Amino acid sequence: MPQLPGVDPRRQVVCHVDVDCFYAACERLREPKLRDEPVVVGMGYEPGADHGAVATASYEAREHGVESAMAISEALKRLPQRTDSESGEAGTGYYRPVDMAYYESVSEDVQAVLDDTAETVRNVSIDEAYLDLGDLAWDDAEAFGRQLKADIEAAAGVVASVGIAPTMATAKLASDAEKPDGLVIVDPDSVATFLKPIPVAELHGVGPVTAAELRERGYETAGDVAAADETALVDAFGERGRDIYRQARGEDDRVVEPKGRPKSLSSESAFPKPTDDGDRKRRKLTALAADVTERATAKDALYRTVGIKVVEPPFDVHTRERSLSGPVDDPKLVEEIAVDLLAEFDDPAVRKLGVRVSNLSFDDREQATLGQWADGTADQEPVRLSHVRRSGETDTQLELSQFE
DNA sequence: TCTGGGGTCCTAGGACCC
DNA sequence: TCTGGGGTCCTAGGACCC
Repeated sequence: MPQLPGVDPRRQVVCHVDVDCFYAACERLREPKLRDEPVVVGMGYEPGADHGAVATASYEAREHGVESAMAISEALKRLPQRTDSESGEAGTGYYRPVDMAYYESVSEDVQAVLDDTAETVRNVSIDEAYLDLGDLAWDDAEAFGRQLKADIEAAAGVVASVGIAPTMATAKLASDAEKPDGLVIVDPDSVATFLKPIPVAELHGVGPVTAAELRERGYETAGDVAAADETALVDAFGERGRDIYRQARGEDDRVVEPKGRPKSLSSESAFPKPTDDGDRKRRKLTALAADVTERATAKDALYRTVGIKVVEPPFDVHTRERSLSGPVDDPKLVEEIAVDLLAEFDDPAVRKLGVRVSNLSFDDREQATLGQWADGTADQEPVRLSHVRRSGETDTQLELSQFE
């Protein structure tokens, strides 16, 4: 059946949910005195210190010029820390370190509502998800959105912004449009009108570099991009240029589906101050390797590639990686390779180090049972992965003991 | 005023194979 | 000895997202 290019025959109804200032909202949940006050949640931040960066700033904190990703030291200049003795003092705010375990628990409450609401949910991050609303009538979309927001607030105690639109990309822009506490419905007939005035920098996949280049070429808004020549954008920006063009026109044939397996796992950490001490570098790298392999093991992940990341001041990022001939779960080997790759960076001062495993494969029962159960051999011969190497073994076989 | 940590995808060159 | 063209894998870097 012939199709017009860019026209999606599946008329989707997509909902994008985004919890407002999620980390700050969580902190307020367990510490009600933070309500309506400026709150800054810092990563790598410790109370009393000034290192780290802003993970989330509440809207009250943003009014003082505190922004996401800003150095805590800078944030403290714009918004001094409030001590309890001076509670309520104007121009000061509360600083809290990131507490992922707690945020995960709040996220699970939100998640439960989403799972009850839609059959297909794609979690993008701890505070963001897409829902496939099937064939919901556009006339019912607003009531649906209101109910969903109310359910989330009742179950989790946080406020979410919601956007409902015919595509994932437009739904995301819709949830952004009236943050915080937003609810924006963009039905198929109003997509073009909705997108037209949106500044290019707000498009998904357009960061500072691309935004500046787009503006240099005279594209200020999604409307400008939508009216552009597609090939010109592809020539200038590669395949991303095509994505931006399509997004600006409301064309997006992605379908909401649950998130798949991770493709890589990494762990990184910064030094309080850059160091050229080789022993310190190796010690940190060893700890990072242990952390990342522990997480891989917990997820039943095997990896075939081991890499490191080295950040030299001011902010020069270097990566090195090495691939093995087959997938392994071997913490000692990861440590050896990581330390070996680091040798090249023995001399220079280093701000930050990271370890990454990639080329992942998974030996969980889901994958293995497919064939097993299909031919009725599930509880007979255990699966043998002769190419797998576990720590403590050399290169021999492994019996998957997870099988019942 | 120099900035955290965990990810994804794309690009480009080189090696290697047919 | 020099020569095409296509494909895949590996590695390093860059841009971006939350």
